[in-house]
Amino acid sequence: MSVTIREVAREASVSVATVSRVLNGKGPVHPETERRIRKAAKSLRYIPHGGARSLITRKTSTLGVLMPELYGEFFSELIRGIDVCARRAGYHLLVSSSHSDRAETEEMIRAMRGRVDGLVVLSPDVRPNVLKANLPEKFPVVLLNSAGGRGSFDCLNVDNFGGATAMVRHLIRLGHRRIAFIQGPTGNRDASERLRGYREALRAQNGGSFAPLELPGNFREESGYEASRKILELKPRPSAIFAANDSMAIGLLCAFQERGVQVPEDFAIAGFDDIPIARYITPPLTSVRVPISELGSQATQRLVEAIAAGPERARRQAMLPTTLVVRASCGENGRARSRRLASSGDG
Amino acid sequence: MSVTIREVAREASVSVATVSRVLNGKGPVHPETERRIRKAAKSLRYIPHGGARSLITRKTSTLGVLMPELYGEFFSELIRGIDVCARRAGYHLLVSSSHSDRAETEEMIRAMRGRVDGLVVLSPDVRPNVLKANLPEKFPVVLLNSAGGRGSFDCLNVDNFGGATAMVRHLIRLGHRRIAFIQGPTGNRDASERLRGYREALRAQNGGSFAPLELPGNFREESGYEASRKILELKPRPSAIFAANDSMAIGLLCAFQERGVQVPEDFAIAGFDDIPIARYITPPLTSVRVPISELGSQATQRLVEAIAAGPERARRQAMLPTTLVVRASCGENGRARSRRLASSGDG
DNA sequence: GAAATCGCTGTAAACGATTACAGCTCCGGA
DNA sequence: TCCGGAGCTGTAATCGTTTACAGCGATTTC
Repeated sequence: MSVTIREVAREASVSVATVSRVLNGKGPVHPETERRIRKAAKSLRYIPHGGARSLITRKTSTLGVLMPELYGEFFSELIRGIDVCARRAGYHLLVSSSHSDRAETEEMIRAMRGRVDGLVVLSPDVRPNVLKANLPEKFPVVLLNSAGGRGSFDCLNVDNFGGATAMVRHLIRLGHRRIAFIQGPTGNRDASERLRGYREALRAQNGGSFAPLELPGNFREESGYEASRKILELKPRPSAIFAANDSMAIGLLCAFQERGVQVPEDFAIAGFDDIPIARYITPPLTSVRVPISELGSQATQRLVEAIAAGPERARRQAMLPTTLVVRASCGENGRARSRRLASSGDG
Repeated sequence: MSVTIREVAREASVSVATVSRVLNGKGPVHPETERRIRKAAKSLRYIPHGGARSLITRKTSTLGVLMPELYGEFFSELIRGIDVCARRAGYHLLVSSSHSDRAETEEMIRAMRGRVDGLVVLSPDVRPNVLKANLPEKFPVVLLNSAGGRGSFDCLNVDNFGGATAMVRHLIRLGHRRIAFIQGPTGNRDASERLRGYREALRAQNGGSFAPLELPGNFREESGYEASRKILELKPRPSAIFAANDSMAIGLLCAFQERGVQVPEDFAIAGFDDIPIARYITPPLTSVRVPISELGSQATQRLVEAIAAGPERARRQAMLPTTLVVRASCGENGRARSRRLASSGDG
């Protein structure tokens, strides 16, 4: 169907080796020969076959990205960070959002063999041993926010625990005593770390004097929206609600607005992630800033290094700090500080 | 480095052909032999090399996606639509956000040769002939919102013009007479079609009685934010502002809120795209709904069909309708209608 | 003047799979 | 006994590249 190096060689009356040499700029070639070859390549509209090339060079110039899904700003930001860094290093991106059942996920991972030079895996629920079982030995992988895998894989984590405790302490400082928490999906490590931070901070403050108020959620807007009903039924009511991520906080905010509940007057609301819209909604959302796109770039950076270093490289773990971002949704001095646009913009 | 089919064959004391037959379920193989081979494959943790396989089968099971960038909800939604459909059809996604200069874009397109079976291109600014020059003859491509390419490529467009005129007419119906427009980036076809719709609708109404009020923009939030200054300086002031996309409308809204300008009391604001957050901001944004994720899936669907149909397929053009979504940001009866959550959820 | 070097080019072996073809064994039917 | 076919398996070509190696004039070096 499409033109190969052989046809270019024939057209220019040389061997394929010489064509390859010219097109890759390797080895000495007579200028006149080179001219003939370039002309032939151009007139035939020759395009090298990447698959064939990578078979022999053992380089695909492609990085695999494995994610649970592609919905929402978090993933879009993350992918962007990965993309920027990958491109800078000369890599393409093979993206795969992983799937409901484990078999499908395994299939995805296996399908990457021979197509990518390394893998970035955001797998709060994909177990590292599933990875290990379905990848060639010593394959370069960087794990994002994953529970285990120490030793076998490079890991990059976000300080979810620290961020959550900081937020709860902030709310306590503002005078809140009954603080509810909307949880993330069970089994998700980010979610469980944030929950742990919430509990820990409450316990430290109260000496366990009253039970934490925990509501179920799944990181989607809808679940925040739905939580509103339960919250309004609670007796006594909490004065602050801390959602395990921004999407749920936004859903909750939306529900409150529809019912005429005032924020921050009736309830203080806080989220987690500081996704870009967080500062655009009304009231702007107090949140914990996670350097999402930086998380992506750093992981990619690490992966690129790991590929370059070869199989005997050392595995590394790192943790990215989170920062409290105070805006108007929790009242107090939030309003003043929220008066900036895109100030903490992300690289 | 990693185990090949040859090693499995040796381990099971058979030829590579038989191993291949077993693993692909083709041809008759003795049950006992099959058992031995499966055992060997498992114990060696054999994973087929996708690149090698696709070289001989001439199928990569991968679709290429070319985009101008990855920032913002529009692209995230679009990719999601593409991903859902691609996965259903058994394809992976090779994503490439295209680049500043044309040379880089060309390089990207060429690099896809031999790695993908087809291409989805969102290229309001990549010229179709650039594509033609850098792709094998008759390569399956679906163009999204692209100007030319009729005949050579399948095209899928969104009714930008119709959406923009509908919005302007809506504003006029609400009583607005001075309607400003924040433009998108020059050279972008979506942007220019929306501008054309704005002008056309104004002209139809006024018989050209006064000049349109057009402000520069680039589809980013910042440019909407910056437009606020110029708008407040206009004399006489417009009563409504129509931004060429939602991001800019949100930036503008944010700027107004900081300055204490009331929406919709002081200005009516409208956007375009109806990205998911549009309904969560305050006031909820009146917009033109573009079925973004559906745009992605339909393009992918078409691409998959085109690949199956082979090189002699017919090229097709299609246009997706847009719909006016009335919310509170333009006042009037918007408030009532905006009282729903995620009602027009996408796929 | 022979040997070594240099510049250029071609031959052929990889890379890791799939698959057409042929060969072998075994069985049943003529 | 011979033949045909079925069932199973192996040999080798193939996909489109890269690259080690060798070959071959022409030039330089001793």
